[in-house]
Amino acid sequence: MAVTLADVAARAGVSSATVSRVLNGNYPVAGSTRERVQRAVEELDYVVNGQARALAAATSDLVGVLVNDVADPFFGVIASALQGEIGAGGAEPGGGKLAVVCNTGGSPEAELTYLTLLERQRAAGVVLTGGAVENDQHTGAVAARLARLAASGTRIVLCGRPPLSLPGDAGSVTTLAFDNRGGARRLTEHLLSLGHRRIGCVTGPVGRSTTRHRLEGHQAALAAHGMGPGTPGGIAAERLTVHGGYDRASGYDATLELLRRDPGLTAVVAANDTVALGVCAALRDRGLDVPGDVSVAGFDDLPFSVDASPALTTVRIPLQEAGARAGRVVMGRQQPPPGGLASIPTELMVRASTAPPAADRA
Amino acid sequence: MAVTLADVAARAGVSSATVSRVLNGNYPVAGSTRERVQRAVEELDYVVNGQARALAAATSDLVGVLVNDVADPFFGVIASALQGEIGAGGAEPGGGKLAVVCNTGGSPEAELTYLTLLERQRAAGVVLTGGAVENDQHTGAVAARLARLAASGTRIVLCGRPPLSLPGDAGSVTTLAFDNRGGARRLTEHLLSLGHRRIGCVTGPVGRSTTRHRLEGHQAALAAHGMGPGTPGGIAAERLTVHGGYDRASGYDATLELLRRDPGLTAVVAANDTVALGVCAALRDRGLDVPGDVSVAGFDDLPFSVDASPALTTVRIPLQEAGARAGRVVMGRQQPPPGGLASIPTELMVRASTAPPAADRA
DNA sequence: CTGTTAGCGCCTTCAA
DNA sequence: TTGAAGGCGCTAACAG
Repeated sequence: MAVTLADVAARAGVSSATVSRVLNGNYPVAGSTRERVQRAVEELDYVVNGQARALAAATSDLVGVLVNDVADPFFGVIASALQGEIGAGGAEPGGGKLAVVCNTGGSPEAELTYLTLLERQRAAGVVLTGGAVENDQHTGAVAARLARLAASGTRIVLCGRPPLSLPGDAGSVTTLAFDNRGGARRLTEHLLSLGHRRIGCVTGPVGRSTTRHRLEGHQAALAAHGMGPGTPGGIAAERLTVHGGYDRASGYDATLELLRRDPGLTAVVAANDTVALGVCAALRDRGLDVPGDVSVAGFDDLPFSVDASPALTTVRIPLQEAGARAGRVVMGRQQPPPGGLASIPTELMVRASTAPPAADRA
Repeated sequence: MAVTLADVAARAGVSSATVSRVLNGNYPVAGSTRERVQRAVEELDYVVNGQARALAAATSDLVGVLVNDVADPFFGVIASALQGEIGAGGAEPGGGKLAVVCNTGGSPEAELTYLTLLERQRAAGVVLTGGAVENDQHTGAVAARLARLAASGTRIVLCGRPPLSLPGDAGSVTTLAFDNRGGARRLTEHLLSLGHRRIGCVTGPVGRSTTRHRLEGHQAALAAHGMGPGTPGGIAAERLTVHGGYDRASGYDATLELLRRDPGLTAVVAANDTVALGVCAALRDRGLDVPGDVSVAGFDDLPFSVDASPALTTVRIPLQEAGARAGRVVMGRQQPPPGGLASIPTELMVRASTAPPAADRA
């Protein structure tokens, strides 16, 4: 079997308590004793049993990170930055915490299942990333679970999620919300100011907070230009909105559908950059030039977007910074924002994929 | 404090042993008793303490995944697929295992540190992904740690790593190696067969197995065309090789350097697709057309590569399949390949970024 | 400064 | 089929 504290203690001729104290360095120990213990540790290649330690000390070395899918750069970047902050890199005493990455695929059930699993592990913290499913029952279930976690000392951070009010006013939850609405609005305003009026919108999955916020921003910009709901232009705008997933194929398919509804549209805003690539591909396959015939804009400013050609106009979300901050907060190494809520600003990045509309094609 | 087994037992009017048996379902329990216990569990919202269970049963719910960086799609895709296999999605009894994702950043020290941390947690399995640092001392240190882990029952899988012989013939290690050499060779052969002779090579960091294998494949193709080391063409080829990181900036900078060394080169093979995007950007900034003036090829076939424009010629590695397989093997749900070693084939994907060379420019 | 003594919460023989 | 009891490996008072 594995070497235990007792083995080390025996070899060093001290009690196991002393070994524990040397290992944790949280209690005075004589220099000579310390050395003897350290030698014994090395000779025996001793490695503490984290589970036993966790049980005895009621601590945990784990931080859970819920993401839709780590393969999606949006979440990959957040997870990476977060892991960098909590991990062994930082000079954390004891080597930092381990990141448990959980792919929920956007499924409410998976989300709850993973929260239970993390509760089992008595995780030191949990970070929920990305938009939330907007369903009262599910929201309530998540809130209840988070409240229990928070009550038991687990730090909770919502990163890119709307704030959540926990029942029973349990321990605090920190929310780092992205300004999706503002970003989407500025993006559509950019297109409007270029002269576009027939703007297709390939938005995200229905029933999700991110989708709603970005769509609201888009519609707010339209409304400000007299193209709000109820107006003739507004009706057109609604006809030019298609929901889809966050993958390339969605963008491709949605674009074909949009072109069917209005062959003369001059711009498309996509749910995110990945979708925007699909939009561009579909337009190209239809013989349309970007941005000559149709302007295209994405969202998120994922790493590859600047290298697309044409380089993608998009809305930058500082994912890396947000992930790092979430990591620091969940480690208790940085003060939560006042009120537990911070709005992360987004920034319009105008690049080559948007331009003034050409003369009408249809 | 949290609800414990004893609380549930008291409420159900049974012993804690019985509750344990109901929970684990690995021992006969009378139907009525079982029901009473389950009711108590629900009423009390009981959640087992994973650490206590792990300590008592000498098991673990964790699987470690070492990656360079999850934000890099190469690793993100592997990690995602792996997590999907081991996670709560599968109908694993007990809800599957949790994936602990560790960003090593390619640092040998970080690698060892994380292996120690995972040993502390008595991880059920460890998957090491991506190339290895080729340094005898470090290789030995890793092998020693893995041997100890394997000896204590931890399943080890190397995914995209060269095989490793463990000292003391400890428990088996499964290796899923990518055929980087063959892929690189076929890629360069493709360029040669198009007529290219002045081929720049932006390869990966020095001292890493992946870099070496891809470079060997490249050089083997050249040698087969009489451009091996020692020949005049061979000398040119060596001058046209630049090492860099796996990021876009490396590709950009390396390309400027290559153009300085040979303004007339007609093709560039990049260390991977991300680097290839940087190469394309540099060429464009120099006023060169891809593939009109210079052909460019990547490696890995990352998700965005097909959407680059021009679409990237590259070598496909089935990362998702490999990650999923690694997950199944590390869970003991799939037989390891015979001999513990499988070579994952790679596939040349010819797309639009490569074409025959134009007439000489310089 | 160091040893002794209790548990942490659960699983698992051994008896009944 | 169930209960009682011991121990997994470590930490944290409490003495000394």
